[in-house]
Amino acid sequence: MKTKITISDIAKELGIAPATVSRALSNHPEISAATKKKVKAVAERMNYSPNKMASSLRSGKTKLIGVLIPTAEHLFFGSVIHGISNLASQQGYDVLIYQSNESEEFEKKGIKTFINARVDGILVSISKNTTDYSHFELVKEKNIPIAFFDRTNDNLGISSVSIDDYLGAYLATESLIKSRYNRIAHISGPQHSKAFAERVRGYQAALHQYNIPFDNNFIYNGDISIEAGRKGVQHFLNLENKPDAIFAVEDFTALGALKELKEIGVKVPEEFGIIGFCNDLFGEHITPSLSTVDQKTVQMGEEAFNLIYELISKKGEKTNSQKRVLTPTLILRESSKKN
Amino acid sequence: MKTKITISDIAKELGIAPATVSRALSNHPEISAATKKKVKAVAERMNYSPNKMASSLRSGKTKLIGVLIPTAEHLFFGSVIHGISNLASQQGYDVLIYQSNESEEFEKKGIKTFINARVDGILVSISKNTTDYSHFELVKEKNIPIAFFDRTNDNLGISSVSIDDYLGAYLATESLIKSRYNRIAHISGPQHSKAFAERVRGYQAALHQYNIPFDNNFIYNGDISIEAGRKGVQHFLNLENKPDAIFAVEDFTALGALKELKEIGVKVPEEFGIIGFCNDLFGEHITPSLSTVDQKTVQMGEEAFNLIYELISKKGEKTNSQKRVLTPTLILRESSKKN
DNA sequence: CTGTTAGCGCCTTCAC
DNA sequence: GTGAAGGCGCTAACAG
Repeated sequence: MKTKITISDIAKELGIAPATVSRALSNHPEISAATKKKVKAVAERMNYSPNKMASSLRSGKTKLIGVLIPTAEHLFFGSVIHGISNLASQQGYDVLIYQSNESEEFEKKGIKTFINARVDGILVSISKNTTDYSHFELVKEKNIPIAFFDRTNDNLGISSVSIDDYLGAYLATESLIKSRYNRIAHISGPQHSKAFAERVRGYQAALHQYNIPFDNNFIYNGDISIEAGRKGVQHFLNLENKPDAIFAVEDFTALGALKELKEIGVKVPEEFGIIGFCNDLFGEHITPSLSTVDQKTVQMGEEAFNLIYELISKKGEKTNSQKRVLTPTLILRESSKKN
Repeated sequence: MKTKITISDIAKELGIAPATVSRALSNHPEISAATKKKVKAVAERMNYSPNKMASSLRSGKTKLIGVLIPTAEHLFFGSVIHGISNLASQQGYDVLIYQSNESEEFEKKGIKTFINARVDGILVSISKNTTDYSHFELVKEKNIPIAFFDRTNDNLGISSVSIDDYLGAYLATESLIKSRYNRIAHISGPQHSKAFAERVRGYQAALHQYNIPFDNNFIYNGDISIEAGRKGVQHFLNLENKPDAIFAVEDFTALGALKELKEIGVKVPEEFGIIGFCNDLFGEHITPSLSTVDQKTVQMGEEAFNLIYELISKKGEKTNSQKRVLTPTLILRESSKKN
């Protein structure tokens, strides 16, 4: 079997011009149905496969989307990629994956890789350790469509898709209030991250809305980790005026809090309520099962693809950057059910 | 800023030939150090980025690896991709991702996509629902290096990387025996899958090794699901001669068994031992924490990349297909600790 | 409706 | 050590 069949081979076989074959295969309207049929039949028979490199080089479009994530080793990003990749396939786009491993250096390499590959668009979730953003500026200068998802930055004039952290936090806190907890504390994440700062704001807004006075001791500056959850609980239980519920910045933090409370002998949810954020897989299966806020990962991926797809279509037109914000969903389970 | 700088632009700038620029940039030995330095400086200054499409078209090598997975929405595959992608980056390969979503049709589309993209090599984890393998035969005919990982098929003469399911099952079962459970049952997965059949074999081998008679009622034909775990427990507890431990084919199955036992009031691990397979993330955090077998996902990805890398290097040479088998690791937690 | 021509950007002979 | 020329496979512009 000859392995490299080109349109010229097909053209020779049929005694027509390569250009005609090209047009027939891409369903050009000015080619007769009869010719198209013949060409396609021969292409099929000869097991022809179009050379995407050649086509891209000539047409200037690669039908490639570069997706830059911190790591594929978190289900969160896998789910987002699931959403991106499925829509991409539908629209005839291929997906190039690059991991930054939370390093600015690798992130820059990823961007360079995408530029060299001449991707039609780039989707990025920014690395935790990125402080210099020149590589994103470069992409903009080169006029390559780019958008952020989840880990965004609003100062670069780059469009983004993210979840409404403020609302999620508000809903989580409100749900604790509605479950008749009335001294609600928060274990927060690093405040230089916009998402985590927003969660603090949402938490405070809910308290305010329900006329619950805000106590500064009720915010413990933690992180996304089991350890931070444990430390938060220890901090809170040392207060004179102890809380009776915690909204944790993330599910693992909530898990740590839960474990600590269990060990100390405080009953969840009867004596103490817990709610997390993320809807990580384990939450459903621990005891008590964890109430949380779902982040719509697959939908985020789909929205991210739609966004970059539009940006690619509108390339050249001057458009303002836009922020697409997804609405999180409350998932109430046992850990916050007081009755 | 001019967005499309080519080697000709650099050549003009320096008053030399494009060919010289090309050679200088790729460190051709016959180019003088002085010229190389000049060329690289100008390339840098002009923000030149090599066009991978053009280079691939000309050289016939794309430095692309196609990775076909059932879904990115399982941490298992994310981890494997993590391993593949990190090594790939190191070796200058880009990674193209395609999801089959467990559909044979999409799997075939993915293969076609990779062929059209002229990837240098293909890595596949076969979809559950694939029964026709002609697309893999096609890849072989086209002489494109291909290898399977995790979900393999031994009848196509295609190399593979997988975990030793037999050994994993043996170790899991043996660990229950050593924990002084003596009536050990197994909830199995669909037996048309080689991996799950191997786990049954490993289970039986361990029983045999320790002179424990094998009871046919002690195998419940289940699946990878919480539901199957629950059903398995119901089946076993209805037997006259009840088991006192279960080796489950997968962690979710083990989880189902655990939940059912808890609800019925059977104490784990005191009265009943449980061990799973997979080392999914949740196992560590449930109560009791789940003993299991780790599948070395990241390592599997790395090994898969190494394999395809070698196949690419040896392309043309006649080589026999090879099976690389990883050694699983036992993770003992609370669910199988009788004391 | 189809053929001819001319590159896309790069690399690789073959010259000198 | 460097330059000139040709072509990888495809498509778009221009003819007819």
